[in-house]
Amino acid sequence: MSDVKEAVRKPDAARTKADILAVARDEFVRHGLNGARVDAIAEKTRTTKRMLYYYFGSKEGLYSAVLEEAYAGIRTAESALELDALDPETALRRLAEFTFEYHDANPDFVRLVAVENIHQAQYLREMASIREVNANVMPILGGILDRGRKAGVFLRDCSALDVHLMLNGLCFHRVSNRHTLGAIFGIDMADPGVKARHRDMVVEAVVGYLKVAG
Amino acid sequence: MSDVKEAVRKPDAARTKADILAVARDEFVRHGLNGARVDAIAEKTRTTKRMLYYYFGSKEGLYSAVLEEAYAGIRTAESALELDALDPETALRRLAEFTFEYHDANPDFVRLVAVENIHQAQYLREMASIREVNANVMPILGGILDRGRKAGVFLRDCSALDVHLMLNGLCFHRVSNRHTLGAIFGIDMADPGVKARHRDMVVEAVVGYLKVAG
DNA sequence: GGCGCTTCACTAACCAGTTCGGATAACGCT
DNA sequence: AGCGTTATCCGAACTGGTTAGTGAAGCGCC
Repeated sequence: MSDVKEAVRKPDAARTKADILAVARDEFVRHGLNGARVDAIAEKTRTTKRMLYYYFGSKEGLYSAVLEEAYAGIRTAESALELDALDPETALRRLAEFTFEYHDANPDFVRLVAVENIHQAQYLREMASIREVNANVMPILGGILDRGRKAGVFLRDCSALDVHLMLNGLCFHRVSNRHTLGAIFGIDMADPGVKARHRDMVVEAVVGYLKVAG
Repeated sequence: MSDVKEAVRKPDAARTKADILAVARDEFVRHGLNGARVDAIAEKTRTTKRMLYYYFGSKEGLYSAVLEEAYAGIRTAESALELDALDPETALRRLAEFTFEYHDANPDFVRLVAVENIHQAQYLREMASIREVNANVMPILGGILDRGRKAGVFLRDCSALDVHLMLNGLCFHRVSNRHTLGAIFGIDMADPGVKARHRDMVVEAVVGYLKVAG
């Protein structure tokens, strides 16, 4: 657990852990929790299966670590946004654009969340650190909405959580469901034109929704 | 394959099949494709594992049958809507409400689609019948949009497919991700108040998006 | 010497799919 | 109509490959 000490002693430990995590993420993303094979993960690592158990205890422990890291990634990126200095509408646009781009650029994260939902979020619930994801974004969005309402820009009466859900729903779905949507409608979400169109649609839908009264 | 003949011979065959499908759907929904246990399915059925293989060939064959049935369900419900007689805005509202309610009332369907996406839609792609889902909804929505634009009600220039994606994204996400969202934000999507609020939000967002120029 | 780290061979459980056995109803033939 | 044949339907025990997880010994740095 003491990363600093281990890093001083030997960088191998931290690097081995990171290596295992990266490979494991790929495997869990590809096959889900049950479909993922511990042996397959171990093979692609520069170490052995025993090490995997040494560091993470079990397949589920490894999965939890991967999930935690994935959530930490989006939390970190969101925190770096600094939207308070912007006027409310621009801030909301930025947040919407960021959310869209993050989901589009990180299908692995989307996949892991989808996998976790298959398992009724039972591993996420055990992770205390996850509440911080909440503690970070919601007040930021809440602040933007408050400022917008006071300035008369946002006329819609709507909670920050609901706006967050709307935005995430739009951004998440086109990534999480891109395979079935591709199979049924023949649409390719990776196409730059499609992506740009959707980005615009998502931003306009969210901003437009808030700007009118309800 | 000759259902009629079998039904005449013995109604048990059709009933056994339906029984297996229902139990299998539950198991696949709960545990995903890889997590589902054929023995567990067989146990909950009034027949045995052998029959399961007799009728569906393999675990994957059974899964495909379950998936096909699930898609057939929403296709049938959509077809019964008869939106052509309504004015464009009302028709769109009805479609949005229906989509919301269907997803909310059928989390099993949502779950199966999520599972199928974990598997990159590889089973869906094999199913020829699935294209009909497309052939049904898209022209209906396209017609509504055309009529609305001609009537000057819808000022937004946007493809029927994109509107469909927007609507489905909003409806799908709150069901597919309800567990992680519940764990992180403590929100309960099943709560009637929350549901009504979201229903209204989804309808207003979609209709509102189309009514303004872009 | 002790502690963190690494290796490899091992196992106990699990699980998709099968084998074989038997029943019943429809069908073809004389 | 009667009789054998065949296709369809059902049940229980079995199997062979797979897979998560482990035991125990060795290495190298403080």
